Amino acid sequence: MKDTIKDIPAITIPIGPASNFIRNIIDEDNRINKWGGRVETRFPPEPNGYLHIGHAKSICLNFGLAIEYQGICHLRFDDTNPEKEEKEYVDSILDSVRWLGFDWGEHLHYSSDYFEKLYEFSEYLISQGKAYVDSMTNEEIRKLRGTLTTAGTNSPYRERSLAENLDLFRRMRLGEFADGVHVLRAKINMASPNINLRDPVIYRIRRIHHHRTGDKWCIYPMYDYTHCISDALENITHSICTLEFEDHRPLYDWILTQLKDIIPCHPQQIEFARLKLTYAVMSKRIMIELVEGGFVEGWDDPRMPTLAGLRRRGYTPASIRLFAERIGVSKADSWIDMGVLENCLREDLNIHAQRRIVVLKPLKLIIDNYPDSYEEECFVPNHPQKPEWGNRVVPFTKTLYIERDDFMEIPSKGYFRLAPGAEVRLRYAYIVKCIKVVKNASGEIEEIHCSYDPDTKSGTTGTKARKVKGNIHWLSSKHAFKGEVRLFDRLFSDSHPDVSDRDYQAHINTNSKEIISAYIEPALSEAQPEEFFQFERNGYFVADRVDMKPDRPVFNRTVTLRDSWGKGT
RNA sequence: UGGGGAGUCGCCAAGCGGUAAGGCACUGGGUUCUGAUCCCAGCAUUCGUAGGUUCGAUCCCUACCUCCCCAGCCA
Repeated sequence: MKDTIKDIPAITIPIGPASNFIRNIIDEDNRINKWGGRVETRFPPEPNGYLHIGHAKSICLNFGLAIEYQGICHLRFDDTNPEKEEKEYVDSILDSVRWLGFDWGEHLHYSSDYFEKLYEFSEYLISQGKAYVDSMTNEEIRKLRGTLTTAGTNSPYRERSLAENLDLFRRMRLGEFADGVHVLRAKINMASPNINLRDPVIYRIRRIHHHRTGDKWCIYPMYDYTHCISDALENITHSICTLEFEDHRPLYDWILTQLKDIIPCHPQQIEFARLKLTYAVMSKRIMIELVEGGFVEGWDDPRMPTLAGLRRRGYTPASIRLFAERIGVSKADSWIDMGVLENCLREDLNIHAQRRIVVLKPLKLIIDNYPDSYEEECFVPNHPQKPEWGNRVVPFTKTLYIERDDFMEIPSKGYFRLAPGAEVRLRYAYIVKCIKVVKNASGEIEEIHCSYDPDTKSGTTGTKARKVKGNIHWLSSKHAFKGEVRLFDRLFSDSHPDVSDRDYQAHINTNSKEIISAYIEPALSEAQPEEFFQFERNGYFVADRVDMKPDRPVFNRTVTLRDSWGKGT
């Protein structure tokens, strides 16, 4: 029942997926035969960091649409800024996309694959009088750009001759100029109310080693120039990106319009609202600070919203895909409650996780009227709704461990677990009654004593004769193994740790990780890394994919069970 | 004060002139040897506000309000 990377179930598109504005656009395009029925999307990460749950929304959208419309989705690394990009990141991104369950087939691309063409197209633009070499400094360019409310001013270099522009640009490529001395700019309109159209820089000189092209280039194209051309070269039909690129769309279209005689394809850019999740941060800057500041133990810390972190936490690819489908796609800025993600997880895990018994915070329970050295077998189903998954045997003896939370000396109203004089069923075994509480010198409860009713064993005819409401889990003290369990909780205690001027560090949940030594069923020590279980009445847990070892079992709490009484978090 | 977007139930989100889908959450009931799961039922006379057009408006028009994004040789 494991859901490892080698055992990824086929991606299924829910029957009658909710309509959204992007599906509507595609349906309309298909209706008017705009692309001949073709749907080709792409997921274009910059390899400068780890993927997070926000990227997952985009991945599921782009790959999901391709699957739904029997199209193709490319994975393209937007690697035009060697200053920040590294191969380590491309590897982790490849791994995460694959883990999520998507297959780019032959369609793995890099913007850097197009550097030569991109260069040729710029010479073409120059020859058409649509681009020029500017020799102002960074600061001068910024000053002449104007402001949000005032127009920009033309650069004194804007009217250079074609020949001079071409010569300068070729020499830029040859490395004749120092970094920053010249840039290539598109010649559009310095007075445009859209700042992106005020002669945007499309090439800069940067002597930096590129993770794929090495030192072949000392000039690198900018995003706006590169992205639309890469899309067009790959015959993308629908170029889906986030809202902040909305006012870059006129530039996207301008560039492809200038190039229409040499690149016939002109994809449609469509923008959607990026994911914002409560109790989480999606900012790369903050994630770096969390890692480097030691607030978490790395990019794959189970509390991180990175896909690597979610994976280690125990999130399944299917749960993340379900989440992406459930939250929908629109252009409205919105916050998704963390609870939605957690419930998608529970939904998937409830169906797929085998049940096991683990006592997290033990309290000794002794059955006074049970024979001293007697042992008997209890048959425990691996899944309550799936008898076909079979049962396993759990030994029962006189001395057990139960959950400390399952006993209250002075029960609060509505509490129906164990208390002095109260009766409760030891799940899959007998009904017991608490007859004595033993405390140590400092008044802490050390053990409790019960009597059991021999006629009530689960599975026997006598079991039906009596009903008790309380039902608690247990483990034989003689047979239980010890295991490390890491109880994770949300990283932030505030629902919006990262809004505008807030100090996210003030909202870090200092109790987001608790490491305990728990009693586990013996078989659990043989769990495989990434194998997940429901620990009955406690939650879903996964064997840590890094630290789990047969002689040192380590489990991460993925998420608690829903609890309408208030035991969980 | 320029430009680009968005405002439909607690949270998402359909709807595209014909009288408010769905999901999640929540509430009530049932099942249950997990206070889990599952099942069943309930849950916007109302669509940011104010006008207007129309037999009829969440959908069209006008004005206003609120929120988000944009002045990297980042993506």
